[in-house]
Amino acid sequence: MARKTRYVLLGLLTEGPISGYEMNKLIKIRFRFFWDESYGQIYPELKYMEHEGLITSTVATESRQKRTFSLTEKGYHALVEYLKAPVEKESVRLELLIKMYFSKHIPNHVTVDHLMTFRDSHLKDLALLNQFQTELTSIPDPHGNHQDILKVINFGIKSNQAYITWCDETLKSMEKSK
Amino acid sequence: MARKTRYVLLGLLTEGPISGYEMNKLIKIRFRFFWDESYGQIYPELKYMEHEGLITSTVATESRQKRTFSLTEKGYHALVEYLKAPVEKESVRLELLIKMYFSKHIPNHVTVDHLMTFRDSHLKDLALLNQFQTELTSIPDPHGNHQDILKVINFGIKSNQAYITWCDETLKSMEKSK
DNA sequence: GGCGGCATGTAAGTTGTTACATGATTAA
DNA sequence: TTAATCATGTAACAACTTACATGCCGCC
Repeated sequence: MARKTRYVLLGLLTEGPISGYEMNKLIKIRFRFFWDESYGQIYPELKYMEHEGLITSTVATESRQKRTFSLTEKGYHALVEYLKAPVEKESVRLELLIKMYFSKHIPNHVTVDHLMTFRDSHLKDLALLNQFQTELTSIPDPHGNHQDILKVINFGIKSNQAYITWCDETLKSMEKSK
Repeated sequence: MARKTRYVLLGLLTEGPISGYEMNKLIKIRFRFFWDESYGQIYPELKYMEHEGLITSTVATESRQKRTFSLTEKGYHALVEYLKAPVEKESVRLELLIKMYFSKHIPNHVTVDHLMTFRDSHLKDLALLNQFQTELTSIPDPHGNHQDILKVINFGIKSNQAYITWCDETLKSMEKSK
C-alpha cells in the first residue's frame, strides 16, 4: 500500500475541513518526530484525490484565495482500508550512525560535535513532547482521540529518551578514551 | 551534502576492495536497522563514482564476471569531507504511528495486530544486535573500528528496547480498556 | 538436471525535495 | 509601510523502488 502521503492527508481531514496550507502546518507540528511532507507532495496529491472523488473542495466566498478540503464517504473508506492494512517496512535513515560507524577516519572532536548536535535536537523534541503530553491531558477532547495521540507521544518520549541516554554514554566513553 | 548512497559505499571500501553485490549484502546486515540501499542505487552510483575517479575497478582474471572496486585517494578524501560535514536532517517514517494516531477509525484488534507485528520485528532486531555485540567483543579487530561499531550497535539496542517497552505498555493499556 | 546463491545491470515508474513565482492579509 | 505570515502552486531535479533480464558456479 504505497502512496502514503494521501492517507496522512485523509487522516487529518477526519477532524474537519482544512486547507493544504493547514495540513502542512499540522504535519510539521504533530508528526514532526516521525513523518514529514512538503508542499510539492501535498498540493498535487490534493488535486489528484479530488479528481478521484476522495475529497471535495470549496473556496471561501469572501474573495479569499483559500481552498478548504473535505472528506467524502469514499475518501473515508479509503483511509480505513489503509489503516487496517499491515504496516509496511518502516524507513529510517540515520546519517549520524553512518558517520559514527566510520568515525575512525575523522578527528574525535568532530564526532563529539555531531553527537552534541544530535543530543540537542532530540532534547528539544523531548521537551516539546512533554509539553504536548501535559497539554493534552488538560484540554477538552472533541474528537475522542487523545488517548491515541498520547500513545504516539509516548513513543516519541521513550525513543528520544533512549537517544539522549545513548548520547550521554557515548560522549562519556569518548571523553575517557581521549 | 546530498548523495548519501555514495558515502556509504566509499565507507565500506575503506576496509578493502569488494564488489557491488557484496556491498549490498554488507549494508543489509550491518546497517539493517538504520539504513538501506538497493541495487538500483548501488550499481549506477558505482559506475558514476568510477567515472569521477573516486574508485577504480578490476575484473578478476579467472573469467569470472565479478567486478571488484577499490578506493582511490580522491575517493577517500571525498569520504572524509562528508564525514566531517554536519549531519543533515534525519529522515524517519514510522507508518505504525500514523495508524496509531488515527486508530479510533479501526477496530481495536487490528491496532493490536499492528503493535504485535512491530514488537516481533524489533525483538528480532534486538536479538541480532545482542549477538553482534557479543561477537564483536570476542573476535580480532583488524580495522581497529570495533569500538565505533559497538557504539552504533548500542544505539540500536537502546532504541529497540525503548520500542519494545512502549509496545508492552501500550498493549497492556489497550487490554485494560477493551 | 535443477536449485540456491553469486553476480551485474537497467527501465520504468514513483516519490520526494528545492527553489521559484505569485499574491493576499494582518499587525506593528 | 513594511515585515511576517497566510496561501497556492509548479518545474526541475534528485532519489528510490520494483521488476525484470541475464548468466555463472557449485553441489546434491
